[in-house]
Amino acid sequence: MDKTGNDERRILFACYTAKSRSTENFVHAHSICYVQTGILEFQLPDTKLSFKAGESFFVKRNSLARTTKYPGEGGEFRSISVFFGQEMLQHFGQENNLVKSNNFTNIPAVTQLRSDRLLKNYFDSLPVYEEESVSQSLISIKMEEGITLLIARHPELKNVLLDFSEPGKVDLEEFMVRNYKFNVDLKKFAHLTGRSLATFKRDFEKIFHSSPNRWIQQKRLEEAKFLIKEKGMKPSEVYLEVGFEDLSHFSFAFKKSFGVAPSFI
DNA sequence: GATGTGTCTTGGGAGGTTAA
DNA sequence: TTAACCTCCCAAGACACATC
Repeated sequence: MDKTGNDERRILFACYTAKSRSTENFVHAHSICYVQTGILEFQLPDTKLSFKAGESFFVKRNSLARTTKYPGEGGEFRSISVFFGQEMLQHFGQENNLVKSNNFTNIPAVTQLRSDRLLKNYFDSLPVYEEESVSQSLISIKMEEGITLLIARHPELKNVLLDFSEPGKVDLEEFMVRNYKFNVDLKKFAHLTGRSLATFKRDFEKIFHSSPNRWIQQKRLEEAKFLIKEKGMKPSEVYLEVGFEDLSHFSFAFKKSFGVAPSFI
């Protein structure tokens, strides 16, 4: 999948031997994922979800989610993800005469899929596509099989898969307060709030009387200070939690803001 | 004309990397 | 944890265009 989300016909096989946290928090395309071994934890704006070996789930595009992978008893975390790009879904919808129904239900960012022999067999059949060199057309057929299964077993997801609209204009203040911890760039924040980058910055200045980056960093540092001081957490545990990617830079920014290093408060 | 929005340019600084 | 260095993203401003 490319990061623009233009054409993401892709099956991804992941393998980690140590605890690993995602650096990218923006979901570009709808996907289904099956956990083979270990545990996958999702940090969403309002909740945490975790999936263990043998469980599968659907992730909605244009969502904000931070994932952490924990190796299982064998020392490995393994998963298979299938990403459905917009172009592919449009083509699939046209080919199969699929139309959105009127009774639209709100679908969360992550939906657990019911345990199902067909779905399990589907995921079990995918590794051979990694091991063998197969043509793109064969992979496309396999991915269409995945969509067909998904809609058959979870018809409530059909409307989401066939919804090709982009996010509408939302309450910027409420959105930012809920999501500032997610590590995504300003363009994506602008997109998710239904604005161009220029309008996003202007609206932001009107509401928060600060530039987006300055405000986001200050919020993250205040949260970090709270977690260290009130919850007794260590700086090395906190910096990723609040959206920083690098401990040394977190330490530098913290000291610059509060006058003391994070380990001395 | 007023207002809102998009695009482009440029300099500064935030953030990542590395070493100590 | 700090410091030095480097890269590249963002803020800010100017201008163009669309809509009312």
